[in-house]
Amino acid sequence: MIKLETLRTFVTVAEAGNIRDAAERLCRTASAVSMTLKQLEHEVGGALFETDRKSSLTPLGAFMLETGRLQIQNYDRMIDGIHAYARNRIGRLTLASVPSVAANLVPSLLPRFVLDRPGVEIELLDTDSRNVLRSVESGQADLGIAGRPLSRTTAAFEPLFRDRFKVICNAGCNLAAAGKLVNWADIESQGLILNGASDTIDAPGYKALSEKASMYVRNVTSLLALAKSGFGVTLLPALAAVDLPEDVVALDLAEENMWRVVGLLSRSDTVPSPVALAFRAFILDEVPKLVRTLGLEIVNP
Amino acid sequence: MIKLETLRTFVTVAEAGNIRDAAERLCRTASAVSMTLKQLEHEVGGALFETDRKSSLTPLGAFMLETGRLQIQNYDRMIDGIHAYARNRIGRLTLASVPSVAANLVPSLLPRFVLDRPGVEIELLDTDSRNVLRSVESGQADLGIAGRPLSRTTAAFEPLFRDRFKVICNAGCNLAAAGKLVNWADIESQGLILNGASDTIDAPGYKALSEKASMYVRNVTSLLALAKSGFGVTLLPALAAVDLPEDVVALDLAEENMWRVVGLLSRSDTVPSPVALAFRAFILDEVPKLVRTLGLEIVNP
DNA sequence: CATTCTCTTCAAATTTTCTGAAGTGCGATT
DNA sequence: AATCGCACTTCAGAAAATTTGAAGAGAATG
Repeated sequence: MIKLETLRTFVTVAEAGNIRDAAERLCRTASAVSMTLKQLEHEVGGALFETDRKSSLTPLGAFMLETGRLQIQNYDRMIDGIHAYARNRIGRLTLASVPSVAANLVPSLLPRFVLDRPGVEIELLDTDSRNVLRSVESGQADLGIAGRPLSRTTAAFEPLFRDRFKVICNAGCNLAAAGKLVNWADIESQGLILNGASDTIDAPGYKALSEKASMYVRNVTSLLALAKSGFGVTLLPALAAVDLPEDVVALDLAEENMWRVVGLLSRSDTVPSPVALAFRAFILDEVPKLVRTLGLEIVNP
Repeated sequence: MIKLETLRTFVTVAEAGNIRDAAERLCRTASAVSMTLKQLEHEVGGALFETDRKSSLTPLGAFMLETGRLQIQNYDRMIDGIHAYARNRIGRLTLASVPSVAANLVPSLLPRFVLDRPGVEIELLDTDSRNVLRSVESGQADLGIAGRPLSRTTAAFEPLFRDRFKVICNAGCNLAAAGKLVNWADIESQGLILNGASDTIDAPGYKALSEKASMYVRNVTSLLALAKSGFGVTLLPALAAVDLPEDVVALDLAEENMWRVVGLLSRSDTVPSPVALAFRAFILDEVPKLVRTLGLEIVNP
């Protein structure tokens, strides 16, 4: 069997035009190169050079140089590719994230990650926590950023930060005018609109309230429009309430410990791709820093 | 440096799904395969299989399988190509031949040579001896079939057979009517037309005659038409005179030893391509046989 | 014609790869 | 929960392969 390294030796000699220079390039002695060549000629069953001065090729040698050079280029490219992939310099990453994080944190993180990884492609899916979890479990997404799953799951959850829930309501409503902390009774009086983010709340007072709610709105824009119209109030994490439209305000809750814990979701039963692994490390490192710099009511768990 | 054989081992294991079967296919022990894999993982810097049961791949492993398999296929195809070339199963051969041989001998030889060499392409150039020699010397043709060169040349000449010269003339001319052997004076009386084949004649009587000739016709068809018209007579080897048009006859010469020695021309300063080498051997073997079976005045030299 | 250069050859040394035996550990069996 | 079987790993020694350095042969150069 003709080895690739043998071929590489031959190509180097053919290109150098003599054994001495080729040997130097290959970091071998001339005798090693000579023997390799001899064996190669024996294996193919024909001379590769016209004379034992390796300056001119036989037709067989020319044919071998042509095809062999191509093959070696090809091979080296492939090995580079494998290394690049292994060192997460190339590859594809699908990240599922809840909209608040996708809109407010991810944009300032991604560019830095992609900057020195020109070969990495990233797809960003933004949906609510439930779908983020589903995407990660099914393997559709490599990683997810979402609230802590309520049910048992095969996915691993690594907390990143916690985000206090706010009451979102029309600027002209009673609660806003009163200027005090909002309690469950206040909310009940206004009517509660459920949303994707409030799914993860398991405070008993809220649970009771949510049973009576008749409205579930997934899209944040629609949700805010509804609140603005005075149809009711809703609970959103502070991070999801940074860009409120005019006449919509975020009020503080009387209830303590109304947090959404946001974290990284990943499959625990599968070895992640190198890019996913690198991105996970990146996120775990950068998000707390970023969260600290933002002036929001965001506190590390 | 990752070796191709290492990659081959990995691909075999990935395809077999376990080391034991892969080891068998590779004619190695399981331990050898295990060690190779371990080293490969060390070299790429990541796990290739999910667990140490080699049934499921990591993303890196899957990537490597995909690209590696392709690479190996490619490599094996190339090696096959080199062997095929070396064993003259593929390649290109340009053969230059004088028209008489190209028309009367080559057609019955080529098919047999090409039959079990589906990858071989052959180009046939037919011109006069002088041009055949020039083609071979310049490397335009790999081999030539022509009369023995008169001048010193870098090409090697290997005689194949000899072919007696005949006098070609109008069926109604004096010489044909006389029914006797033709001598130089007879030819002089009719007028001599020179041609590509008669170039190689160096008999003194003919030399003197050719000095006086005013006509040189390269194309055989034109030559015969000219002879038919009664313009003059010409000398052609018997093999070139097998399909004479009506009213043109071939007469015997009085002069003995009027032979054209036809042989194989090849460059002596260059290593021939494997196909050329094979074709040379084929020709040297087959032409004498073929010549013997033909009832013409063709005698081995 | 001597000199210089390159390539080849050879045996010894080194490196790499392989083997067989003895574990290790996971998953199935009971 | 303990045991068993199977697949893989580890290890040291053996075998194979490659490499080296020295010596020598054959061409080119001046």
